Amino acid sequence: MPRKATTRTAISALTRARPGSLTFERPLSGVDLVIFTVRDDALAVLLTRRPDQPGEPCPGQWALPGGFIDVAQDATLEACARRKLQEKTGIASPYLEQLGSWGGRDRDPRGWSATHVYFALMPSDGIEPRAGGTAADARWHPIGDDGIRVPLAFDHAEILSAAVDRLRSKVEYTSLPAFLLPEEFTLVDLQRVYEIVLGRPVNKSALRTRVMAADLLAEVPRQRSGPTRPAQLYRLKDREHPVFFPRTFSPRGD
Amino acid sequence: MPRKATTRTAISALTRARPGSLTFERPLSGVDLVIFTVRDDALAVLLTRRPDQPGEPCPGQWALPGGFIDVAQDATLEACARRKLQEKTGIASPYLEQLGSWGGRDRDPRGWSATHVYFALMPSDGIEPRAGGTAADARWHPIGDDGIRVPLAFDHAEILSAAVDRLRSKVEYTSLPAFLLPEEFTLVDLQRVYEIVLGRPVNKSALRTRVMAADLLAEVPRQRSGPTRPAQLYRLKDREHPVFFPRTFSPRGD
DNA sequence: TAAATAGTGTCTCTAAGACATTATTTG
DNA sequence: CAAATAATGTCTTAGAGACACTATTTA
Repeated sequence: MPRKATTRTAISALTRARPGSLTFERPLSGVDLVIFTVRDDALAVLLTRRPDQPGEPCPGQWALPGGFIDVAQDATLEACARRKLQEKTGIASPYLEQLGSWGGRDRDPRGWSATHVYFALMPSDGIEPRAGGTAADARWHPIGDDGIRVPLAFDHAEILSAAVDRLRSKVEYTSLPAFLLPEEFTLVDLQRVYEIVLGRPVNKSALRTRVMAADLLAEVPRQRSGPTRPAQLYRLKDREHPVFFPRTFSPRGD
Repeated sequence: MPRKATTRTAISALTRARPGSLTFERPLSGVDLVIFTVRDDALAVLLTRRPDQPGEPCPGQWALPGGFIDVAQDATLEACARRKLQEKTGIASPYLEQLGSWGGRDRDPRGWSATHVYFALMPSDGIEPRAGGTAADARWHPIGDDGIRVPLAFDHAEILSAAVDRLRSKVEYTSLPAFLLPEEFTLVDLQRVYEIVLGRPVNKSALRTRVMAADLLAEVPRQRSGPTRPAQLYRLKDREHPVFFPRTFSPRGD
């Protein structure tokens, strides 16, 4: 981005004596995270509660975990995102991708602010959300058909909605849901996550065929036993990069 | 994003007396644009030349058009992008979407900086790039198979590369290339843009079938005459939103 | 009527959708 | 062996790929 602004209002010109001085007002810059998992047969997102202290905006409201960029500590945006992820979940390297950025004059009462949003997918087993820092509380919130139940701080409802849209649309033609499962899982588990995220049934043989054709999984020499026929366990060959399938499910949108 | 940073180094803590004071150092924030068109049978991108003045980084190098956010003038990130677009091209409302953001300590010698990148698609007919502001020059640069010929300022080569990747991958299953054409065009024109962007031939009947099935175009009551059989002219029914096709071209990646 | 480009038709192939059938475990 | 779930197979369908064929213009 770097370059000087080409047009200036009277006000901002006042704070900027000569080119290159960089004395004009800078927006607040932060990073927020949309961390998804699957719990109790539902897609869930990690939210933290805003502190109740005076001067803090949206006190007590639920919000996406995140915070301001620390220019001394964070080398890049992604490093900042990974640091916050580690602080909130203890997980070092889940699937992480950038979602986009939101910025404007009115989204935060403290001033013009912009946030760089990342979204992460992780298994829920054994992960206890940590509040930490100023956050009073951190908790998984299930996402129903109409989104989240509680009101969210700032413009986080819009951001979460965009994240869910992105996840749902990518799930149609990628292996992303596998990152929501624990390391070892069965094909039935995988089908179930697809159905949970998409909110509709998916075809069993179509899923198995595409997954096998993509050479996505490695068998582990073990099966999951239950009160009935045991199921073969698999693990992902690559836990960092999703696979892209050649077609979407249901091209005609049923 | 808004929230206070939860962990702090000794240095940044010094500049931050109490919670809510917001006195810590803020990164530079800007918006950059990747503006694509098709000219002379090639995909092209609009670049501006960095100023040669002392104190300006990357003097004389080609860069993506953009600049710092002006908190007095720009209400949102997208408004900032549209303002810069208007300044550089005179076009008010081309197809515009957010690409992502890049930020880090070392990408700009003037300090920790982040940029929000948008990409735009527009026809090239009648559009003369305008330098304006501090930019010494603005010009369309063709993108060959190996990208751009000239070296780019900052990390703009990486950003441009990401933009081309995004464009190419979306072109496989959307009507995006239509936004690179003038208001009226023939199906042969449309096929040609697809081939230019993808860098490979596309199937004629497959393209026509999917385009017609998507109900994307409206006939205009006119044909383009040449030294041979004239071709029917069409225009987009919707010049803002692309259409998503149910499959990609070449699922098997030829 | 020849050349050239616009536009349509046919046949094949891939992978999804629907759903039936077979396989393997426990009680 | 009955019940239950896992896994596979069969048939249909949508839409892309290849490529031939027809249509319409000008010179």
